Amino acid sequence: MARGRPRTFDRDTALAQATRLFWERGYEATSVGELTEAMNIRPGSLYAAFGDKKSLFKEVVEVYGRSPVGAFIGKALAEEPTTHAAFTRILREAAAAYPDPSHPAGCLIISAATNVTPQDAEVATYLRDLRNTNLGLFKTRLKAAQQQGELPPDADPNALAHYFGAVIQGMSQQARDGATEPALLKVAALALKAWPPPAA
Amino acid sequence: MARGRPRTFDRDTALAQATRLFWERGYEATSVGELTEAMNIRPGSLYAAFGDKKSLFKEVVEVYGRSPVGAFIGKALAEEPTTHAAFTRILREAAAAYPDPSHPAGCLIISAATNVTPQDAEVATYLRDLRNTNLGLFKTRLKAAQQQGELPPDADPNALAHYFGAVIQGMSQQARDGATEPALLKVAALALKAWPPPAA
DNA sequence: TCATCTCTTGAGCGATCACTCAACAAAGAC
DNA sequence: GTCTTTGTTGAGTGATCGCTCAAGAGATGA
Repeated sequence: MARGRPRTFDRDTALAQATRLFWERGYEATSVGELTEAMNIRPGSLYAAFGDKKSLFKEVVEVYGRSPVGAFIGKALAEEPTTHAAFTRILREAAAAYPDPSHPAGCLIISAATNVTPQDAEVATYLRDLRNTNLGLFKTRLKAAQQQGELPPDADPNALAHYFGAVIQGMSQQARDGATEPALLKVAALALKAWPPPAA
Repeated sequence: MARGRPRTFDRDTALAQATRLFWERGYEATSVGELTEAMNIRPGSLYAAFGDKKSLFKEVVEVYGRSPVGAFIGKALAEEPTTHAAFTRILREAAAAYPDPSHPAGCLIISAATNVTPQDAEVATYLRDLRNTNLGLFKTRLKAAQQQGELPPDADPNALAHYFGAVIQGMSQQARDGATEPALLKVAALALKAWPPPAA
């Protein structure tokens, strides 16, 4: 049974507001004062419900990772039968999701902790590890594709993983710089031309 | 003739120290206190010599733009006879310059003002405009290449400009995430496979 | 010598930062 | 009703932020 005074705000709604702010401005450029205002709660409630600013941010990242724009890469890798289809879908969905005006532009994990003071280096490392984990997923999938014959023997799975990772990160930044979905779709189409042709 | 008490520190050396800090951490994550310590001057001297923090940063960006890692793109576009050679050189030099351990990783213009509070939005806009100006240079050069027959009629100069811009920005971020020159050279080689083949 | 000009220095300005806490409020347990 | 538990509130903590300024120092010009 729920003891004590019940919470007067919706935790998920408040988290969504925090996500929006962190996504737009990044970790350090978002102050606790702005957070409490956007979440419509007082500092004490924020710290009681979420711990400190770092804990709130990490929870935001977890929620973001389960949202459509945060989960489309893992979803495509899991659902597409061929690796080529997976990367085609990933690039096209990135082109649609990153400039979507219904939320801040680009990817939170890519852009929310680029500029941090030494005392918040942990937050930057946290997101960097997530990005490098993603590169690892790419590499694993591409290696498997090579073993199964979808990629020719002279292809370089590690290089392809870095390449697609770079293109995706570049698309995120271009979306934040104002690039539109049609422009990013053309980037995606060009990027796919680097896919290794089947062995002759 | 120089009137008044002469400056006791070397302005260019101090600027170089400021550049290093801004490059490493970004605009807002670098405090004036850290700047004065790194430049080995007191706040009054900084403000007398450089104006305020924003003016110092803009001067840092100008100096950076004349340094090797800040100028290699314009240099390649100006010096290479063919557009293909220019972009080949740009990507290879980016792969060498961005992870170079003799300075902070990546490109200052790409990564120094990703996360800013609204009161420093002007700084973010300043760098964004520089990035979009660069995209414009790419587009102009690629359009000229098409008119001169180096690119086939069905090529899309605007799309190619966005594509190479995205790859370069992605390479900068990957360098900041720890990617090495060999890895980035492979990214560069893959990226060039998107270059339009001559009309059959 | 002395006035003038510029730079340096160190103290310190108001504002904002992340965060805390005592007092109070609203629920269930008994 | 009373106790216990948890959440809310608003004032306020010390630290740091970008920045300023009066006082002193080092140079030139007259």
